[in-house]
Amino acid sequence: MNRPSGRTRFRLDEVGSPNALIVKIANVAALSPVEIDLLEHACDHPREVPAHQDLLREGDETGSLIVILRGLACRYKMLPEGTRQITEFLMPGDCCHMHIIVLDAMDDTMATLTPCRVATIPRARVEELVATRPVLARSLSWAQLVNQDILKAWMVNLGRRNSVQRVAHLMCELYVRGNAVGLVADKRLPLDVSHAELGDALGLTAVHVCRVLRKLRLAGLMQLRAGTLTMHDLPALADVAGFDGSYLHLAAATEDQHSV
Amino acid sequence: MNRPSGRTRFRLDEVGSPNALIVKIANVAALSPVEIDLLEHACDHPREVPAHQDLLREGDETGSLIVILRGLACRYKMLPEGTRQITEFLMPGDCCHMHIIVLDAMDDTMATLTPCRVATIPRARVEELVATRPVLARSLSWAQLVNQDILKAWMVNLGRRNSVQRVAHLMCELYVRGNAVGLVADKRLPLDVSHAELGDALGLTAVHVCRVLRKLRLAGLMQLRAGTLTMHDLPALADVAGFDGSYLHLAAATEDQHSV
DNA sequence: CGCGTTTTTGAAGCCCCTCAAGTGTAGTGG
DNA sequence: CCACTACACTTGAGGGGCTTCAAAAACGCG
Repeated sequence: MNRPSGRTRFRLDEVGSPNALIVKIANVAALSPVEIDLLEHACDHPREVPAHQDLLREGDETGSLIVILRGLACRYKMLPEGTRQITEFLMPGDCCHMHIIVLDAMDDTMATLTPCRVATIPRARVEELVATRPVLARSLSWAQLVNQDILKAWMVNLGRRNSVQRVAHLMCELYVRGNAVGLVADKRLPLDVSHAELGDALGLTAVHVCRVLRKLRLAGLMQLRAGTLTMHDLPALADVAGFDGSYLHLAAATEDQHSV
Repeated sequence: MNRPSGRTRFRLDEVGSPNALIVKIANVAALSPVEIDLLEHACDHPREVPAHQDLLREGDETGSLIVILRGLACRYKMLPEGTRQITEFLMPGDCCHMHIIVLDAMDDTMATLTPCRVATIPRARVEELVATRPVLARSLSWAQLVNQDILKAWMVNLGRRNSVQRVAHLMCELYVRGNAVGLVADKRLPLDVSHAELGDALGLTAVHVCRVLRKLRLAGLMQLRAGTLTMHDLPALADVAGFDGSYLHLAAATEDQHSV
Protein backbone atom coordinates (compact mmCIF):
# COMPACT_ATOMS: atom_id res chain seq x y z
CA MET A 1 0.00 0.00 0.00
CA ASN A 2 2.81 2.26 0.91
CA ARG A 3 5.45 1.09 -1.49
CA PRO A 4 6.35 3.58 -4.20
CA SER A 5 4.19 2.17 -6.92
CA GLY A 6 4.35 1.72 -10.66
CA ARG A 7 7.44 -0.45 -10.81
CA THR A 8 9.10 -0.94 -14.14
CA ARG A 9 10.55 -4.37 -13.37
CA PHE A 10 13.91 -4.21 -15.00
CA ARG A 11 16.10 -7.26 -15.11
CA LEU A 12 19.85 -7.16 -15.09
CA ASP A 13 19.93 -8.29 -18.69
CA GLU A 14 17.16 -6.00 -19.87
CA VAL A 15 18.66 -2.68 -18.95
CA GLY A 16 21.06 -1.13 -21.37
CA SER A 17 23.71 -0.70 -18.75
CA PRO A 18 23.41 -3.52 -16.25
CA ASN A 19 23.57 -1.45 -13.07
CA ALA A 20 22.33 -3.62 -10.24
CA LEU A 21 21.49 -0.66 -8.04
CA ILE A 22 19.11 0.69 -10.65
CA VAL A 23 17.58 -2.73 -11.15
CA LYS A 24 16.95 -3.06 -7.45
CA ILE A 25 15.45 0.37 -7.00
CA ALA A 26 13.44 0.21 -10.21
CA ASN A 27 11.80 -2.94 -8.89
CA VAL A 28 10.12 -0.99 -6.13
CA ALA A 29 9.86 2.60 -7.35
CA ALA A 30 8.93 4.33 -10.57
CA LEU A 31 12.14 5.93 -11.73
CA SER A 32 12.08 8.59 -14.41
CA PRO A 33 14.72 8.46 -17.16
CA VAL A 34 16.34 11.45 -15.53
CA GLU A 35 16.69 9.65 -12.23
CA ILE A 36 18.03 6.53 -13.89
CA ASP A 37 20.57 8.72 -15.60
CA LEU A 38 21.53 10.36 -12.32
CA LEU A 39 22.10 7.01 -10.62
CA GLU A 40 23.95 5.77 -13.65
CA HIS A 41 26.42 8.62 -13.51
CA ALA A 42 26.71 8.47 -9.74
CA CYS A 43 28.11 4.96 -10.17
CA ASP A 44 30.63 6.06 -12.75
CA HIS A 45 34.16 4.79 -12.44
CA PRO A 46 33.49 1.58 -10.54
CA ARG A 47 36.53 -0.34 -9.39
CA GLU A 48 37.32 -4.05 -9.27
CA VAL A 49 38.18 -5.35 -5.81
CA PRO A 50 39.74 -8.78 -5.17
CA ALA A 51 38.10 -11.30 -2.86
CA HIS A 52 38.51 -11.07 0.92
CA GLN A 53 39.36 -7.40 1.04
CA ASP A 54 38.02 -4.91 3.55
CA LEU A 55 36.07 -2.06 1.98
CA LEU A 56 35.26 -0.13 5.14
CA ARG A 57 36.58 -0.84 8.60
CA GLU A 58 34.91 -0.62 11.98
CA GLY A 59 35.63 2.76 13.50
CA ASP A 60 36.40 4.38 10.15
CA GLU A 61 35.01 7.84 9.83
CA THR A 62 32.01 7.67 7.61
CA GLY A 63 32.33 9.01 4.12
CA SER A 64 31.03 7.89 0.77
CA LEU A 65 28.25 5.48 -0.04
CA ILE A 66 29.52 2.15 -1.32
CA VAL A 67 27.47 0.07 -3.74
CA ILE A 68 28.12 -3.53 -4.78
CA LEU A 69 27.61 -3.85 -8.54
CA ARG A 70 28.87 -7.41 -8.98
CA GLY A 71 30.05 -10.16 -6.68
CA LEU A 72 29.32 -11.05 -3.07
CA ALA A 73 30.28 -8.97 -0.04
CA CYS A 74 29.45 -8.96 3.65
CA ARG A 75 29.55 -7.05 6.88
CA TYR A 76 31.07 -8.58 9.96
CA LYS A 77 32.19 -7.86 13.49
CA MET A 78 35.22 -9.39 15.14
CA LEU A 79 35.25 -10.47 18.78
CA PRO A 80 38.19 -10.20 21.14
CA GLU A 81 38.55 -14.01 21.09
CA GLY A 82 39.22 -13.88 17.37
CA THR A 83 35.88 -15.32 16.30
CA ARG A 84 33.69 -13.31 14.00
CA GLN A 85 30.04 -12.82 13.24
CA ILE A 86 28.88 -11.99 9.74
CA THR A 87 25.84 -9.77 10.11
CA GLU A 88 24.88 -9.30 6.50
CA PHE A 89 25.48 -10.59 2.98
CA LEU A 90 25.57 -7.97 0.24
CA MET A 91 24.53 -8.80 -3.30
CA PRO A 92 24.63 -6.65 -6.43
CA GLY A 93 22.48 -3.58 -5.83
CA ASP A 94 23.02 -3.61 -2.08
CA CYS A 95 24.92 -0.80 -0.43
CA CYS A 96 26.31 0.20 2.90
CA HIS A 97 23.57 2.03 4.66
CA MET A 98 23.16 5.62 5.52
CA HIS A 99 25.43 5.38 8.52
CA ILE A 100 27.59 7.10 6.05
CA ILE A 101 25.43 10.17 6.19
CA VAL A 102 24.07 10.31 9.69
CA LEU A 103 26.35 8.52 12.12
CA ASP A 104 29.93 9.43 12.78
CA ALA A 105 31.65 6.07 12.75
CA MET A 106 31.22 2.65 11.21
CA ASP A 107 30.01 0.02 13.63
CA ASP A 108 31.28 -2.97 11.70
CA THR A 109 33.50 -3.89 8.81
CA MET A 110 32.44 -4.26 5.19
CA ALA A 111 34.42 -6.69 3.07
CA THR A 112 34.31 -8.59 -0.20
CA LEU A 113 33.84 -12.36 -0.19
CA THR A 114 34.36 -12.83 -3.93
CA PRO A 115 35.93 -10.47 -6.46
CA CYS A 116 33.56 -7.51 -6.71
CA ARG A 117 32.82 -4.54 -8.86
CA VAL A 118 32.22 -1.66 -6.47
CA ALA A 119 31.00 1.90 -7.01
CA THR A 120 31.65 4.74 -4.64
CA ILE A 121 29.23 7.65 -4.48
CA PRO A 122 30.69 10.68 -2.70
CA ARG A 123 28.80 11.84 0.34
CA ALA A 124 28.03 15.26 -1.11
CA ARG A 125 26.54 13.63 -4.18
CA VAL A 126 24.32 11.35 -2.10
CA GLU A 127 23.07 14.26 -0.04
CA GLU A 128 22.34 16.18 -3.22
CA LEU A 129 20.41 13.28 -4.76
CA VAL A 130 18.43 12.74 -1.57
CA ALA A 131 17.62 16.43 -1.28
CA THR A 132 16.53 16.97 -4.86
CA ARG A 133 14.93 13.63 -5.77
CA PRO A 134 12.24 12.53 -3.30
CA VAL A 135 11.81 9.22 -5.10
CA LEU A 136 15.46 8.37 -4.56
CA ALA A 137 15.36 9.48 -0.94
CA ARG A 138 12.38 7.26 -0.33
CA SER A 139 13.97 4.36 -2.16
CA LEU A 140 17.14 4.55 -0.09
CA SER A 141 15.07 4.74 3.05
CA TRP A 142 13.14 1.73 1.81
CA ALA A 143 16.29 -0.27 1.18
CA GLN A 144 17.46 0.62 4.64
CA LEU A 145 14.32 -0.67 6.32
CA VAL A 146 14.27 -3.85 4.30
CA ASN A 147 17.78 -4.39 5.50
CA GLN A 148 16.63 -4.00 9.05
CA ASP A 149 13.98 -6.65 8.57
CA ILE A 150 16.63 -8.97 7.20
CA LEU A 151 18.73 -8.40 10.31
CA LYS A 152 15.75 -9.36 12.45
CA ALA A 153 15.12 -12.49 10.44
CA TRP A 154 18.74 -13.44 11.03
CA MET A 155 18.32 -12.86 14.75
CA VAL A 156 15.41 -15.26 14.81
CA ASN A 157 17.56 -17.70 12.90
CA LEU A 158 20.44 -17.45 15.37
CA GLY A 159 18.32 -17.44 18.47
CA ARG A 160 15.59 -19.95 17.84
CA ARG A 161 16.41 -22.40 15.06
CA ASN A 162 18.60 -25.51 15.01
CA SER A 163 21.46 -25.94 12.59
CA VAL A 164 19.49 -27.57 9.78
CA GLN A 165 16.79 -24.91 9.86
CA ARG A 166 19.40 -22.19 10.01
CA VAL A 167 21.30 -23.31 6.96
CA ALA A 168 18.08 -23.96 5.07
CA HIS A 169 16.74 -20.52 5.94
CA LEU A 170 19.85 -18.72 4.81
CA MET A 171 19.92 -20.62 1.54
CA CYS A 172 16.29 -19.75 0.90
CA GLU A 173 16.95 -16.11 1.58
CA LEU A 174 20.01 -15.85 -0.61
CA TYR A 175 18.31 -17.73 -3.41
CA VAL A 176 15.24 -15.50 -3.37
CA ARG A 177 17.31 -12.34 -3.11
CA GLY A 178 19.58 -13.47 -5.91
CA ASN A 179 16.59 -14.26 -8.00
CA ALA A 180 15.20 -10.78 -7.43
CA VAL A 181 18.24 -9.20 -9.02
CA GLY A 182 18.34 -11.65 -11.90
CA LEU A 183 21.22 -13.82 -10.70
CA VAL A 184 19.31 -17.10 -10.83
CA ALA A 185 19.22 -19.16 -14.01
CA ASP A 186 18.07 -22.74 -14.32
CA LYS A 187 17.57 -22.98 -10.56
CA ARG A 188 21.22 -22.16 -10.03
CA LEU A 189 22.65 -19.23 -8.11
CA PRO A 190 26.36 -18.34 -8.16
CA LEU A 191 27.34 -18.48 -4.49
CA ASP A 192 31.06 -18.80 -3.94
CA VAL A 193 31.15 -18.88 -0.17
CA SER A 194 33.13 -21.20 2.10
CA HIS A 195 31.73 -23.31 4.90
CA ALA A 196 33.67 -21.21 7.37
CA GLU A 197 32.00 -18.08 6.10
CA LEU A 198 28.58 -19.67 6.31
CA GLY A 199 29.41 -20.75 9.82
CA ASP A 200 30.38 -17.21 10.76
CA ALA A 201 27.03 -16.02 9.49
CA LEU A 202 25.02 -18.77 11.16
CA GLY A 203 26.75 -19.07 14.51
CA LEU A 204 28.02 -22.55 13.64
CA THR A 205 31.38 -24.14 12.95
CA ALA A 206 32.55 -24.94 9.43
CA VAL A 207 32.58 -28.62 10.34
CA HIS A 208 28.97 -28.61 11.36
CA VAL A 209 27.91 -26.56 8.35
CA CYS A 210 29.46 -29.28 6.23
CA ARG A 211 27.42 -31.99 7.94
CA VAL A 212 24.22 -30.02 7.59
CA LEU A 213 24.82 -29.35 3.91
CA ARG A 214 25.28 -33.06 3.37
CA LYS A 215 21.97 -33.75 5.06
CA LEU A 216 20.18 -31.24 2.85
CA ARG A 217 21.92 -32.62 -0.23
CA LEU A 218 21.01 -36.21 0.59
CA ALA A 219 17.43 -35.12 1.21
CA GLY A 220 17.39 -33.87 -2.37
CA LEU A 221 16.54 -30.33 -1.37
CA MET A 222 19.57 -28.38 -2.54
CA GLN A 223 23.25 -28.60 -3.31
CA LEU A 224 26.10 -26.17 -2.73
CA ARG A 225 29.14 -27.11 -4.77
CA ALA A 226 31.83 -25.44 -6.80
CA GLY A 227 30.59 -21.97 -6.06
CA THR A 228 27.00 -22.49 -7.14
CA LEU A 229 23.84 -23.19 -5.20
CA THR A 230 21.45 -25.53 -6.98
CA MET A 231 17.95 -25.34 -5.64
CA HIS A 232 16.21 -28.64 -6.23
CA ASP A 233 13.12 -28.09 -4.14
CA LEU A 234 12.59 -24.56 -2.83
CA PRO A 235 9.16 -25.15 -1.30
CA ALA A 236 10.39 -28.17 0.62
CA LEU A 237 13.49 -26.34 1.81
CA ALA A 238 11.40 -23.34 2.85
CA ASP A 239 9.21 -25.73 4.76
CA VAL A 240 12.17 -27.21 6.60
CA ALA A 241 13.46 -23.73 7.42
CA GLY A 242 10.18 -22.16 8.32
CA PHE A 243 11.04 -19.59 5.67
CA ASP A 244 8.54 -16.89 4.80
CA GLY A 245 10.09 -14.43 2.40
CA SER A 246 7.75 -11.57 3.05
CA TYR A 247 10.37 -9.88 5.22
CA LEU A 248 12.37 -9.26 2.05
CA HIS A 249 9.59 -6.96 0.84
CA LEU A 250 10.11 -8.00 -2.74
CA ALA A 251 7.60 -7.29 -5.44
CA ALA A 252 5.58 -10.44 -5.98
CA ALA A 253 6.67 -10.21 -9.57
CA THR A 254 10.18 -11.18 -8.66
CA GLU A 255 9.17 -14.38 -7.02
CA ASP A 256 7.73 -16.28 -9.92
CA GLN A 257 10.92 -16.06 -11.88
CA HIS A 258 12.47 -18.97 -10.08
CA SER A 259 10.33 -21.43 -11.95
CA VAL A 260 12.99 -21.58 -14.63
CA MET B 1 31.97 14.41 13.81
CA ASN B 2 28.73 13.88 12.10
CA ARG B 3 26.42 13.89 15.03
CA PRO B 4 24.11 16.91 15.19
CA SER B 5 26.15 18.93 17.64
CA GLY B 6 25.51 21.30 20.50
CA ARG B 7 23.60 18.93 22.70
CA THR B 8 21.77 20.34 25.64
CA ARG B 9 21.94 17.26 27.82
CA PHE B 10 18.54 17.16 29.42
CA ARG B 11 17.73 14.65 32.08
CA LEU B 12 14.32 13.19 32.68
CA ASP B 13 14.04 15.10 35.91
CA GLU B 14 15.43 18.36 34.57
CA VAL B 15 12.97 19.02 31.81
CA GLY B 16 9.80 20.80 32.74
CA SER B 17 7.65 18.13 31.17
CA PRO B 18 9.40 14.77 31.49
CA ASN B 19 9.03 13.58 27.91
CA ALA B 20 11.52 10.78 27.33
CA LEU B 21 11.48 11.25 23.58
CA ILE B 22 12.63 14.82 23.93
CA VAL B 23 15.27 13.86 26.47
CA LYS B 24 16.64 11.26 24.11
CA ILE B 25 16.71 13.50 21.06
CA ALA B 26 17.99 16.49 22.96
CA ASN B 27 20.96 14.42 24.04
CA VAL B 28 22.21 14.22 20.48
CA ALA B 29 20.78 17.24 18.67
CA ALA B 30 20.35 20.91 19.40
CA LEU B 31 16.60 21.38 19.61
CA SER B 32 15.12 24.83 19.48
CA PRO B 33 12.32 25.69 21.91
CA VAL B 34 9.96 25.59 18.97
CA GLU B 35 10.97 22.03 18.12
CA ILE B 36 10.70 20.92 21.72
CA ASP B 37 7.24 22.39 21.76
CA LEU B 38 6.30 20.59 18.56
CA LEU B 39 7.43 17.24 19.93
CA GLU B 40 5.71 17.96 23.18
CA HIS B 41 2.40 18.52 21.51
CA ALA B 42 2.87 15.60 19.14
CA CYS B 43 2.92 13.36 22.21
CA ASP B 44 -0.25 14.84 23.59
CA HIS B 45 -2.84 12.46 24.93
CA PRO B 46 -0.62 9.53 25.87
CA ARG B 47 -2.40 6.40 27.03
CA GLU B 48 -1.60 3.88 29.74
CA VAL B 49 -1.23 0.32 28.52
CA PRO B 50 -1.13 -2.73 30.83
CA ALA B 51 1.75 -5.18 30.79
CA HIS B 52 1.97 -7.93 28.16
CA GLN B 53 -0.24 -6.25 25.62
CA ASP B 54 0.44 -6.10 21.87
CA LEU B 55 0.76 -2.57 20.53
CA LEU B 56 1.29 -3.39 16.88
CA ARG B 57 1.02 -6.81 15.29
CA GLU B 58 3.05 -8.46 12.56
CA GLY B 59 1.31 -7.92 9.26
CA ASP B 60 -0.62 -4.89 10.45
CA GLU B 61 -0.79 -2.11 7.94
CA THR B 62 1.57 0.58 8.99
CA GLY B 63 0.10 3.71 10.46
CA SER B 64 1.13 5.98 13.25
CA LEU B 65 4.42 6.31 15.04
CA ILE B 66 4.39 4.83 18.54
CA VAL B 67 6.62 6.18 21.29
CA ILE B 68 7.29 4.64 24.69
CA LEU B 69 7.18 7.34 27.35
CA ARG B 70 7.38 5.12 30.42
CA GLY B 71 7.82 1.41 31.07
CA LEU B 72 9.51 -1.40 29.17
CA ALA B 73 8.35 -2.75 25.81
CA CYS B 74 9.77 -5.06 23.17
CA ARG B 75 9.50 -6.32 19.65
CA TYR B 76 9.31 -10.02 18.93
CA LYS B 77 8.66 -12.58 16.25
CA MET B 78 6.85 -15.85 16.77
CA LEU B 79 7.92 -19.09 15.10
CA PRO B 80 5.60 -21.79 13.83
CA GLU B 81 6.77 -24.09 16.66
CA GLY B 82 5.44 -21.63 19.19
CA THR B 83 8.81 -20.35 20.34
CA ARG B 84 9.55 -16.68 20.06
CA GLN B 85 12.51 -14.38 19.58
CA ILE B 86 12.59 -10.95 21.12
CA THR B 87 14.51 -8.72 18.74
CA GLU B 88 14.52 -5.48 20.66
CA PHE B 89 13.86 -3.94 24.05
CA LEU B 90 12.24 -0.50 24.04
CA MET B 91 12.86 1.96 26.82
CA PRO B 92 11.36 5.40 27.38
CA GLY B 93 12.17 7.59 24.40
CA ASP B 94 12.39 4.66 21.99
CA CYS B 95 9.85 4.35 19.22
CA CYS B 96 8.81 1.96 16.52
CA HIS B 97 10.87 2.82 13.51
CA MET B 98 9.98 4.44 10.27
CA HIS B 99 8.57 1.24 8.84
CA ILE B 100 5.48 3.13 9.66
CA ILE B 101 6.20 5.64 6.95
CA VAL B 102 8.01 3.76 4.24
CA LEU B 103 7.13 0.07 4.32
CA ASP B 104 3.68 -1.32 3.88
CA ALA B 105 3.45 -3.89 6.64
CA MET B 106 4.92 -4.56 10.06
CA ASP B 107 7.50 -7.31 10.10
CA ASP B 108 7.18 -8.14 13.77
CA THR B 109 5.04 -7.47 16.80
CA MET B 110 5.49 -4.68 19.29
CA ALA B 111 4.29 -5.32 22.82
CA THR B 112 4.57 -4.04 26.37
CA LEU B 113 6.48 -6.01 28.99
CA THR B 114 5.52 -3.81 31.92
CA PRO B 115 2.72 -1.26 32.21
CA CYS B 116 3.63 1.55 29.82
CA ARG B 117 2.73 5.11 29.00
CA VAL B 118 2.54 5.27 25.22
CA ALA B 119 2.13 8.16 22.82
CA THR B 120 0.84 7.82 19.29
CA ILE B 121 1.88 10.32 16.65
CA PRO B 122 -0.32 10.21 13.55
CA ARG B 123 1.48 9.44 10.33
CA ALA B 124 0.54 12.75 8.72
CA ARG B 125 1.97 14.62 11.67
CA VAL B 126 5.27 12.69 11.50
CA GLU B 127 5.59 13.38 7.80
CA GLU B 128 4.91 17.03 8.42
CA LEU B 129 7.52 17.27 11.16
CA VAL B 130 10.09 15.46 9.06
CA ALA B 131 9.41 17.67 6.08
CA THR B 132 9.52 20.99 7.90
CA ARG B 133 12.11 20.37 10.61
CA PRO B 134 15.41 19.05 9.25
CA VAL B 135 16.80 18.63 12.75
CA LEU B 136 13.96 16.30 13.67
CA ALA B 137 14.26 14.38 10.42
CA ARG B 138 17.94 13.87 11.06
CA SER B 139 17.33 12.88 14.67
CA LEU B 140 14.79 10.24 13.73
CA SER B 141 17.14 8.92 11.10
CA TRP B 142 19.84 8.86 13.72
CA ALA B 143 17.70 6.92 16.17
CA GLN B 144 16.91 4.48 13.42
CA LEU B 145 20.55 3.79 12.65
CA VAL B 146 21.50 3.44 16.29
CA ASN B 147 18.76 0.88 16.50
CA GLN B 148 20.29 -1.00 13.62
CA ASP B 149 23.65 -1.10 15.38
CA ILE B 150 21.94 -2.51 18.45
CA LEU B 151 20.40 -5.24 16.32
CA LYS B 152 23.84 -6.14 15.03
CA ALA B 153 25.29 -6.23 18.52
CA TRP B 154 22.52 -8.66 19.45
CA MET B 155 23.34 -10.82 16.46
CA VAL B 156 26.93 -11.07 17.61
CA ASN B 157 25.61 -11.95 21.04
CA LEU B 158 23.37 -14.72 19.71
CA GLY B 159 25.84 -16.09 17.24
CA ARG B 160 29.17 -15.99 18.96
CA ARG B 161 28.91 -15.74 22.72
CA ASN B 162 28.19 -18.34 25.38
CA SER B 163 25.34 -18.01 27.84
CA VAL B 164 27.25 -16.13 30.54
CA GLN B 165 28.63 -13.60 28.11
CA ARG B 166 25.22 -13.19 26.51
CA VAL B 167 23.41 -12.40 29.73
CA ALA B 168 26.22 -10.13 30.89
CA HIS B 169 26.22 -8.26 27.59
CA LEU B 170 22.50 -7.66 27.62
CA MET B 171 22.59 -6.43 31.21
CA CYS B 172 25.39 -4.02 30.35
CA GLU B 173 23.47 -2.69 27.39
CA LEU B 174 20.22 -2.19 29.26
CA TYR B 175 21.99 -0.58 32.17
CA VAL B 176 23.87 1.89 29.99
CA ARG B 177 20.80 2.68 27.93
CA GLY B 178 18.70 3.13 31.02
CA ASN B 179 21.33 5.37 32.46
CA ALA B 180 21.30 7.51 29.33
CA VAL B 181 17.64 8.35 29.82
CA GLY B 182 18.02 8.96 33.52
CA LEU B 183 16.52 5.72 34.80
CA VAL B 184 19.51 4.70 36.89
CA ALA B 185 19.85 5.84 40.49
CA ASP B 186 22.25 4.46 43.05
CA LYS B 187 23.49 1.80 40.60
CA ARG B 188 19.96 0.46 40.31
CA LEU B 189 17.85 0.19 37.19
CA PRO B 190 14.15 -0.74 37.25
CA LEU B 191 13.98 -3.86 35.07
CA ASP B 192 10.89 -5.90 35.59
CA VAL B 193 11.50 -8.70 33.13
CA SER B 194 11.06 -12.45 33.66
CA HIS B 195 13.68 -15.11 33.02
CA ALA B 196 11.53 -16.45 30.21
CA GLU B 197 11.55 -13.08 28.50
CA LEU B 198 15.30 -12.77 28.88
CA GLY B 199 15.63 -16.24 27.43
CA ASP B 200 13.50 -15.26 24.46
CA ALA B 201 15.82 -12.33 23.84
CA LEU B 202 19.03 -14.30 24.31
CA GLY B 203 18.18 -17.56 22.59
CA LEU B 204 18.27 -19.45 25.88
CA THR B 205 15.76 -21.20 28.11
CA ALA B 206 14.41 -19.61 31.26
CA VAL B 207 16.00 -22.39 33.27
CA HIS B 208 19.43 -21.66 31.93
CA VAL B 209 19.02 -17.91 32.32
CA CYS B 210 18.33 -18.57 35.97
CA ARG B 211 21.54 -20.56 36.38
CA VAL B 212 23.58 -17.89 34.63
CA LEU B 213 22.11 -15.11 36.75
CA ARG B 214 23.07 -17.02 39.86
CA LYS B 215 26.63 -17.29 38.61
CA LEU B 216 26.83 -13.56 37.98
CA ARG B 217 25.27 -12.84 41.35
CA LEU B 218 27.67 -15.12 43.22
CA ALA B 219 30.56 -13.49 41.36
CA GLY B 220 29.42 -10.21 42.87
CA LEU B 221 28.97 -8.55 39.50
CA MET B 222 25.27 -7.80 39.45
CA GLN B 223 21.91 -8.85 40.78
CA LEU B 224 18.48 -9.02 39.17
CA ARG B 225 15.75 -9.30 41.76
CA ALA B 226 12.32 -7.94 42.44
CA GLY B 227 12.17 -5.99 39.21
CA THR B 228 15.40 -4.10 39.64
CA LEU B 229 18.87 -4.64 38.29
CA THR B 230 21.61 -3.74 40.74
CA MET B 231 24.95 -3.19 39.06
CA HIS B 232 27.70 -3.98 41.50
CA ASP B 233 30.64 -3.91 39.12
CA LEU B 234 29.96 -2.64 35.64
CA PRO B 235 33.57 -2.66 34.40
CA ALA B 236 34.00 -6.28 35.49
CA LEU B 237 30.70 -7.31 33.95
CA ALA B 238 31.58 -5.51 30.72
CA ASP B 239 34.86 -7.38 30.73
CA VAL B 240 33.11 -10.73 31.09
CA ALA B 241 30.71 -9.84 28.30
CA GLY B 242 33.19 -8.26 25.94
CA PHE B 243 30.91 -5.26 26.06
CA ASP B 244 31.92 -2.08 24.26
CA GLY B 245 29.10 0.43 24.40
CA SER B 246 30.21 2.54 21.48
CA TYR B 247 27.57 0.89 19.29
CA LEU B 248 24.96 2.71 21.33
CA HIS B 249 26.34 5.99 19.98
CA LEU B 250 25.62 7.77 23.24
CA ALA B 251 27.12 11.09 24.11
CA ALA B 252 30.12 10.47 26.34
CA ALA B 253 28.42 12.75 28.83
CA THR B 254 25.79 10.13 29.59
CA GLU B 255 28.31 7.54 30.58
CA ASP B 256 29.85 9.14 33.63
CA GLN B 257 26.54 9.37 35.38
CA HIS B 258 26.63 5.81 36.59
CA SER B 259 29.39 6.52 39.05
CA VAL B 260 26.94 7.71 41.61
C1' DC C 1 -4.51 -17.60 53.54
C1' DG C 2 -4.58 -19.90 49.14
C1' DC C 3 -3.69 -19.99 44.41
C1' DG C 4 -1.09 -19.15 40.10
C1' DT C 5 3.08 -17.83 38.41
C1' DT C 6 7.90 -17.41 38.61
C1' DT C 7 12.18 -18.93 40.32
C1' DT C 8 15.23 -22.43 41.71
C1' DT C 9 17.53 -26.85 41.77
C1' DG C 10 18.45 -31.66 40.07
C1' DA C 11 19.14 -35.40 36.65
C1' DA C 12 19.46 -37.09 32.08
C1' DG C 13 20.12 -36.38 27.18
C1' DC C 14 21.07 -34.29 22.80
C1' DC C 15 23.01 -31.01 19.73
C1' DC C 16 26.83 -28.91 18.35
C1' DC C 17 31.80 -28.17 19.29
C1' DT C 18 36.59 -29.60 19.48
C1' DC C 19 40.25 -32.18 17.99
C1' DA C 20 42.19 -34.89 14.53
C1' DA C 21 43.17 -37.21 10.38
C1' DG C 22 42.29 -38.02 5.62
C1' DT C 23 40.60 -36.46 0.99
C1' DG C 24 39.99 -33.51 -2.64
C1' DT C 25 41.12 -29.33 -5.51
C1' DA C 26 43.37 -25.23 -7.33
C1' DG C 27 47.52 -22.81 -8.04
C1' DT C 28 52.81 -22.72 -8.52
C1' DG C 29 57.10 -23.89 -10.04
C1' DG C 30 60.26 -27.44 -11.57
C1' DC D 1 53.31 -33.09 -17.01
C1' DC D 2 54.01 -33.79 -12.48
C1' DA D 3 55.57 -32.73 -7.68
C1' DC D 4 54.57 -29.59 -4.16
C1' DT D 5 51.94 -26.49 -1.37
C1' DA D 6 48.04 -24.40 0.58
C1' DC D 7 43.53 -24.47 1.58
C1' DA D 8 38.82 -26.09 1.79
C1' DC D 9 36.03 -30.02 2.35
C1' DT D 10 34.86 -34.40 4.56
C1' DT D 11 34.34 -37.85 8.05
C1' DG D 12 35.02 -39.85 12.79
C1' DA D 13 35.31 -39.95 17.91
C1' DG D 14 34.71 -37.81 22.21
C1' DG D 15 33.24 -34.05 25.24
C1' DG D 16 30.70 -30.12 27.03
C1' DG D 17 27.07 -26.63 27.14
C1' DC D 18 22.54 -25.99 26.99
C1' DT D 19 17.95 -28.24 26.83
C1' DT D 20 14.32 -31.02 28.49
C1' DC D 21 11.71 -32.94 31.97
C1' DA D 22 10.34 -32.76 36.64
C1' DA D 23 9.43 -31.14 41.14
C1' DA D 24 10.10 -28.18 45.04
C1' DA D 25 10.51 -23.49 46.88
C1' DA D 26 9.51 -18.64 46.72
C1' DC D 27 6.95 -14.90 45.33
C1' DG D 28 2.94 -11.88 44.29
C1' DC D 29 -1.73 -10.94 44.59
C1' DG D 30 -6.66 -11.54 45.35
